[in-house]
Amino acid sequence: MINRPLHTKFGMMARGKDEHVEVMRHSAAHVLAQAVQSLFPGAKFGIGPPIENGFYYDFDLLRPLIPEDLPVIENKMREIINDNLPFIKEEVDKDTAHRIFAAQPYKLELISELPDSTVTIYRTEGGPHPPHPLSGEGQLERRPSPPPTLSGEGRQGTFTDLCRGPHVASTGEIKAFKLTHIAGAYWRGDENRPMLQRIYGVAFATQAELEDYLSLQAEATKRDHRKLGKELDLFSIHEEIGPGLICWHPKGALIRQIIEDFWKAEHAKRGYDIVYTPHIAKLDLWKTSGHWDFYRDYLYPPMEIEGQQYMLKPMNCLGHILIFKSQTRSYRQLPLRYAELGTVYRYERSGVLYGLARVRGFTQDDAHIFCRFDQIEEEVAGILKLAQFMMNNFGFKNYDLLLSTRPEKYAGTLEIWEQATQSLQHVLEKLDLPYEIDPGEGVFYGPKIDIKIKDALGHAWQGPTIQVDFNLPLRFNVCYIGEDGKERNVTMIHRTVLGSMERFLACLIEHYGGAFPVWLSPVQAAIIPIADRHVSYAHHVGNELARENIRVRVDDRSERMTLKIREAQLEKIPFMLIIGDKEMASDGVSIRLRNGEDIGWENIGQIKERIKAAIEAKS
RNA sequence: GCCCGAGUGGCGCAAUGGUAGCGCAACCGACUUGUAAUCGGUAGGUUAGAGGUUCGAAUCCCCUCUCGGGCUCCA
Repeated sequence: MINRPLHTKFGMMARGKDEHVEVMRHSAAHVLAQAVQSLFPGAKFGIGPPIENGFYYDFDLLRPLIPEDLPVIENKMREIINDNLPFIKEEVDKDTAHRIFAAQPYKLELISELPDSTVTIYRTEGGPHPPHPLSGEGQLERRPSPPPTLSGEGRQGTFTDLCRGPHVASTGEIKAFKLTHIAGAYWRGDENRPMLQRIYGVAFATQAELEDYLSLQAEATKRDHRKLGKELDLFSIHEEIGPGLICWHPKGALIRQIIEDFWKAEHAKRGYDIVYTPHIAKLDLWKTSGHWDFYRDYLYPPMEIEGQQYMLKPMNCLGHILIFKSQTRSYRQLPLRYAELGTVYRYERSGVLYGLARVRGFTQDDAHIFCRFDQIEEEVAGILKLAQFMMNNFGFKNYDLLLSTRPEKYAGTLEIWEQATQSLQHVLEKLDLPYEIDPGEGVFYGPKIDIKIKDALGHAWQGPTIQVDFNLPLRFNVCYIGEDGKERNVTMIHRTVLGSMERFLACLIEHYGGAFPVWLSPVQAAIIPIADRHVSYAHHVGNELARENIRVRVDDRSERMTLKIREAQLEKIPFMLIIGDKEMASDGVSIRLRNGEDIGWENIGQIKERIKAAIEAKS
């Protein structure tokens, strides 16, 4: 019952420690709201906090925002910034606040919920113009695009916002910012409440930092696995098949297969047994497990076969449990570790699907460990080491560990939760792994450790997860015979060390920007004869390399060498071996790397060794 | 699921109510080439699907599907 890995698309960058920047971002949100007030009279205001790299503000407007609005709002913000309006803090009692924000239902709601008898408000006051507090009523007509506003001195009105602060001294301190996008967002994050329009912006202390950030975003766009998946011909998703369902093309399938082979071999070395279990099972099984009651919304509806209800499996654990239960087990056999690259299907709401990273059918690199309670620590330690081994081999240097503790709704006794949580904590400390505690985020059946992988651009992806389970062994009466001859419930550990093949590939594609290390590259060497007379020697070299299990492609088309190089380059093939008269005469090749580097001539033995060494190094 | 936006040959794009075009790819032919695109030709689209408005719809309206940006969710 592995926790569906969480997807965080633009995850944590190094958390900005600079508090001043945080304050400035918050003030930028305030200025954004002031700009919107002046351009959209009658706007209702939600909240506008600073966030990673920037800020946002939520508005309730009479018409939907369009992308063309952003530059206009941005210009207005620049005016306000140029006017260098001071931020004035005031403390008022709640009655006064209610009066000030009489036309602002969202603000009123916030005020009512504040515990203190007084609240703080911030004003930016500008120029000789009459104030427009938020209480002003106004009309907002629908128009294709707001009229451009020209900057002028002292034109701003007063903007007052409910806010704890702090703010910068005056709007002029807001330096480098840019509005980035518009989105819908539920008021207070509650899907039953109105949807507001959110404007996002980024802001930094200097223009240079802003530009760095924007170029990093541009780089991220280039590395987007959905884009690279198409460009590199790795996978596709078809309207005709259905959303969230993946077709792996030969090259993507090859990468996946290499990873799976590696995975299987490493598991075998560590005492795991590989198993296979069916993709459908009788509905009663899922009723016994509790899935039918707890997660019905995520399951595909049952199908009827010969009067029996069957269901597509949303996880692999039940098959593994039945394999375990197929014999009476002794404590001497424990731990038993069943591993399966198990494909599961879960209904995900349409709006949440995302490339390979959030799909409806996916293959977990799953395993279930059946052990005694006192074996948890050792097993978890083994899993953590395996997970680290995997991360290292795939080039991930940074990851965060999260220990999730008991949620409000839980199965099992407090005592057993306490012990299990302590075991996990103890292992993390013994292995000297830094971790954070995620209070109450455990699964109902037990505590867990999640690993969030950071790719080359710092985006965090939910990867491996380790979950202790006290629930299923009870529901299915999964037991072993102890030393004393008595039956005891096993402890189950659900775990993945990659997450799912789909999401892991998404993460890998973005991590490497599509330039996979040699061991994973679908084509490791492109052999490029210059003219047709070099083709037969090129095939000879190709055969030599293929004999060493190097994945090679001889580009024997009657095309120009530069075209072949260009195409190999776009395919991100690590080695390009150029063959002309010189190479043919000297029984060698000239080597070009995908970074453009020209290695020059090598003989066939040397190039074999070079490529084999790169494969071996997994680099 | 919700808000907003988008869907045009395999891919990337153009055409804002009046004959659906361009580049790449594909196919055919010529060129035989030294480190990121040789030249010429041919073929390919009932404009996501269904309905409506109109003399006339890629274009305007309605519904459905899919995708994108977010929100919510993610055992």
